[in-house]
Amino acid sequence: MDEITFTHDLLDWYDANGRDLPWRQNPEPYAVWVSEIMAQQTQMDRVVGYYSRWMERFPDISTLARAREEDVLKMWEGLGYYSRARNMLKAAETVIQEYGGVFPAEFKTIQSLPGVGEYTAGAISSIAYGLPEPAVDANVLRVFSRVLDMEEPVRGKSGKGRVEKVVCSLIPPDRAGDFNQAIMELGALICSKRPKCDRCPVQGHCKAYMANTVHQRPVLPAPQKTIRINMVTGVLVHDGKILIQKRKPDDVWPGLWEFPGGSIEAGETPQQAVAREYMEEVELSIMPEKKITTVTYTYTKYRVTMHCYLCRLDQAYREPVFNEAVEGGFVLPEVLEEYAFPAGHRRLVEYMKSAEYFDTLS
DNA sequence: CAGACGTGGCC
DNA sequence: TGGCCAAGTCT
Repeated sequence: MDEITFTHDLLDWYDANGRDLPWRQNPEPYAVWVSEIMAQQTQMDRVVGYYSRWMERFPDISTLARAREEDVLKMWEGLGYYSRARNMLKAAETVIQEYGGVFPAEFKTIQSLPGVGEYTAGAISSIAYGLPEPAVDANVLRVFSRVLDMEEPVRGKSGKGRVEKVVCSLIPPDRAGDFNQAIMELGALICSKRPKCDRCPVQGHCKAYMANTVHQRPVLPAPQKTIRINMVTGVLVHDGKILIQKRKPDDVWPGLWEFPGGSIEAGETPQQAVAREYMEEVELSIMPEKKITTVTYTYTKYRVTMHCYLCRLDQAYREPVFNEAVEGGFVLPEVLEEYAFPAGHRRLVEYMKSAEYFDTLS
């Protein structure tokens, strides 16, 4: 591979074919940081809408630093990996308190911010500050596993180290950010899972292409198996209001809101499970009155089938005791919009709205 | 270091 | 449909 030609061919292609993403017009540190955190484990096409809404709500880092976690999570609702949002809030507070409100410009300092790892620090350093740092993400690993025709697992320490070294040797000092973005753009648009080698600007530099091994690269570890689980949730209606609770820290979906519920245990019917969960979680005796719908969703390695029931109190009214939540209460259906729910529960809310469940509560 | 952490889209 | 995958980080 001729380094100079490779970089030149790649940048020419990027200049002509790079997507017009909103933060590329003015890559200032805050905008780049926001976009890079949102892009972690997320496809760019999904990021754009969230990015625009975020920048409208939190236009600069001091506005973000002053925000409530509740509002930050609401802006993140549906994107997943919510620790990213909570870490951004922490990082914003750090920048205000420790760095006088100025986003740090040094690789090590950038990486020390919560939620910013090696990749993201490299991306911000190069894109916002023009520093010649590598930014090696899954795209970059895939591209170079093919360019170098790597037989070793590219995610392993040695494989990743090899790619980093090559990237460092290729970065043009005057266009470090563009180079890093160009490799990722190539990985996203051309050198993807189903590669489009006929349109590749660096085809002539690609060892796997020449060896006809493109489809065997990258060499990846065996994937995790998905685990199927059955769960229940209950929408408890009392006096025209609905019970919701806020999930605890150090659990899945920390800080997000939900309807009480849980796993169906062996030998249990879904209805029994709802009643048991209500007793355990909020110490209320309830009656599952009507099956609303079944929502299926996946999170990490789980595929969840969630049976959803409309419930009534089976006892005189009394205050719920939140054993499995930091707080909770009965709210009017129209304000459910204001709370951040995990995707499965959000879909249940949307279903109930569309089926006009909320029009007849009493 | 392996496992946890979300979600929607694709084939 | 079910498994794979996407601009990773943290513990």
